[in-house]
Amino acid sequence: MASSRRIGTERSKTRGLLIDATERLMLEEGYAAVSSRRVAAAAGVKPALVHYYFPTMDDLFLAVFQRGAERSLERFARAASSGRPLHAVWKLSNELRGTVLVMEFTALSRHRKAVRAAIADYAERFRRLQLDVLREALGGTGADVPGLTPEAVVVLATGLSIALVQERELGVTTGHADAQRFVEELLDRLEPPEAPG
Amino acid sequence: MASSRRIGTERSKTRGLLIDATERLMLEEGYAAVSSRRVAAAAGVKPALVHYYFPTMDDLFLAVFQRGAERSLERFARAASSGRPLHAVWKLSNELRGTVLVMEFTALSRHRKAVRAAIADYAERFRRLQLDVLREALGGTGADVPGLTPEAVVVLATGLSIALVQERELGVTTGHADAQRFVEELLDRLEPPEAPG
DNA sequence: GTCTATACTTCGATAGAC
DNA sequence: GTCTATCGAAGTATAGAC
Repeated sequence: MASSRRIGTERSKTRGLLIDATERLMLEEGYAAVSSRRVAAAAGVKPALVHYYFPTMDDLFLAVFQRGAERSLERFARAASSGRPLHAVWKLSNELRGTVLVMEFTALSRHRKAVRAAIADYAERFRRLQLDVLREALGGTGADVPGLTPEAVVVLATGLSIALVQERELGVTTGHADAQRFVEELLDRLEPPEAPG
Repeated sequence: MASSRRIGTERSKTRGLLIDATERLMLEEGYAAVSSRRVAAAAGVKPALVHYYFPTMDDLFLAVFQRGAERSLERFARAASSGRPLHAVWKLSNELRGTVLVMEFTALSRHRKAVRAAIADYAERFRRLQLDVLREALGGTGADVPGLTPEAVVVLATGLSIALVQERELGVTTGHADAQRFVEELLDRLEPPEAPG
């Protein structure tokens, strides 16, 4: 999908600024607020320069997604190799920025098919990594709740983090405290505070 | 904010067609595909007519949301008063259309603040209704899983239905079967097949 | 690499004929 | 109630000077 020509060194400063500006716009006003004009203004350059680095808007969106996905995978890897991987990973998935960005790209993928393949691929890879971490942490013992397989847990946890962030953004928080407490108690049982390193 | 003037009888046929067309566009291509021109074309009328019924695009989006919210509340009420309310409500929340529409409006609310208040209000009301049904169905006995309060359950269920629908749309379904089975087994314990009417 | 200038499209919205 | 016609703003994208 993305145009074939790629301009500007991968490590161009301006290129990074444009990606920053686009990401910021998406976070603050949603993907529909992203236009070459607005991105340029936010980055302090002229609109034509946006098209110099990113021939089409799809290229720009994909670059933002790509960078975000890489960073997200790095942070996930760090969390997964920490002392209490489940706690660390859950904490990660409750961060505002990442979750909101994924929401935006998911919504955007309905409007721009070029984005669709990228996010689907990323979601599948991420899901696999989550499963690996969970299975490793459970070590064959499994959860203490009947039917709560690792597969069920990751989907439930993914959905919960989406709901918590999404509703918090709207100002709706009824039930959030209980849901959060439930997860944390479950995590504490699966991964006790004094767990061996 | 919605413009003050309101034209076209509440029960105008054309008005309904425009709302239909807008909803269809949102479902199939996302909210960004909605413009007065595209809506008009989809409804078989001229663009100016869209602005006759809905002076601003905010008015149009709000009308679509309002109608959807009303229908959703009606269907929820029917499900809640059925023989097995929990099963019926869960089935409802897994329907594609409604969930996708809520997703679209949630994303849209980041870009159009006029939509924000409407969806926040609806979400809060809906959450309360869900809690009422769940508390009634549990009848003080509570779930058999420690920490799984009604409040926790509704948030978990809301998030799960979002994740299931969203990922299914992307073609990502790893873990879905387990998650679905977990919920259904839980529902069957809370609300056995031969439950009294 | 960054700009000016510009072509062309689509958008929201309104005026006014019918 | 529906249309034609139109305005001005904003969108994507490109050509070409510097």
